Amino acid sequence: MFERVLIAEDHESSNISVRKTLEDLGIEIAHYVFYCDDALTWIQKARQNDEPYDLLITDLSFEEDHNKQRITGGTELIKAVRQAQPNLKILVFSAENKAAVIDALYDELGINAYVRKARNDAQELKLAINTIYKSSKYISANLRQNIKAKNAYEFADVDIAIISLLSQGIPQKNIPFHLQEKGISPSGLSSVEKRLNLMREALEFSKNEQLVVYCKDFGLI
Amino acid sequence: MFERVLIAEDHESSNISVRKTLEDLGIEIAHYVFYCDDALTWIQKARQNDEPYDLLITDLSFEEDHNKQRITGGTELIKAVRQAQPNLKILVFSAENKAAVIDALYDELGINAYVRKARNDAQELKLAINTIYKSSKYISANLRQNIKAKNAYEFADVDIAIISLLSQGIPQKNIPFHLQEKGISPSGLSSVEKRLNLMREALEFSKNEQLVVYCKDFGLI
DNA sequence: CCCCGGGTTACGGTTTCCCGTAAGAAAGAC
DNA sequence: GTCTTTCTTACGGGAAACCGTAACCCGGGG
Repeated sequence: MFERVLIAEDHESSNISVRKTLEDLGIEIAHYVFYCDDALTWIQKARQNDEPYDLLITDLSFEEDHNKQRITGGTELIKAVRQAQPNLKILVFSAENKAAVIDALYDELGINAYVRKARNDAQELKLAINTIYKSSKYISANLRQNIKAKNAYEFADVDIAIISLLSQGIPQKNIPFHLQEKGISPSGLSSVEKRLNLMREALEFSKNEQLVVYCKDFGLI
Repeated sequence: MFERVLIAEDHESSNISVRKTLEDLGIEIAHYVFYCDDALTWIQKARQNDEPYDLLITDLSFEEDHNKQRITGGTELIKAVRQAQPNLKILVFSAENKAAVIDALYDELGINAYVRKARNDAQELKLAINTIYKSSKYISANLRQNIKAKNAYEFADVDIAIISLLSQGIPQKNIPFHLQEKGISPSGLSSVEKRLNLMREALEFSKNEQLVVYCKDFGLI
């Protein structure tokens, strides 16, 4: 079993229960921090002392407070950790439920497990830890169904950009200009209209307002 | 101190840490349930046995699963409990951070305390429990600032209705019809335009898409 | 009774958006 | 090279939304 585990979690209550779960698993050395910067510091220090951690359990969203941080969120922390200690296994424990976000964690950051804070999360946490101790990856059964649900429409970068601009109050007719600034193509007004039309049709919407709330719900903007 | 406490919380991990917190406070009888229906049942049964609970700690959002419930969320649970046992003190422990929602809990449902799942939530939970044991109400210091922030614009019922209809894809010109159906006034097309204009101006927006995401963010729709 | 003021509604002109068609540009096949 | 095919852009008519103005309705006060 894992011998040295680090927990990065700002919610005191979650932090407590994760520690308790690790206790149940018989993991003796479980350090915990409430800030991302501390997490990275501890990992680096542990490596220097030849006692590196072999598992990081981290949340995604960390709340700002008076204690200003260089690393502001779990995603950034994971990127930094991957640099500092590439072999460290990473388990993300978060309430995030947006397929787009979780997919990106697996695909782009190569996390080993994602456990969502939900009904049986403590049990699932144990299962996930056991699983990634032996193999390299754990994918929650609960998640898969949700991932399928997103297949209503595959948003392209330009789609997200357009909707994002709309939600910021940019008039449709000015969007081509902003797209060019960002180097996104296509950028013609007709193309913008066409993409919007396409999205509305695919999702059976009639108004852009619906698109905006939809993307908001799925964390795409 | 409270003697008989019931915890309604579907997240296993949160449930664990709340139990641990109560333990720390020396509360011996702390039952816990994962479903709202169970919570109500236990409360009623305890009353019948002349051993009523004196504190309920509940979450707001309960996730659906195979186990279909009559009561689907914390808000509904609180309403039901207020019927069953009016003198029961209620502490809400949730991640919800929208001023509109939390205000409604205090004002309309008369909860005794709201503790947000956040950085020092376990400590705050202890403080809140101690406070409402002596007096009747605990209001988090962290929350007050947030409540002020909402004063950008006071949304009327008709405003919410209009934005809600927009977000459902109803064309603006058809909104008068839907408003009449719901018995909301004013319902004229000009009034709809005027209210939208007013809201946009107050919030310094230029497009309805912005209004929609704004209301989404604050839980108004 | 009339008058007044707030709120609501009706009506035009202008702008923006929507959508179909067609012209133009880029990438690949032969 | 030319010819497709596909993607992108331009254009124009029609619908919707925007916005200012003016008419309307409806209580309260004189």
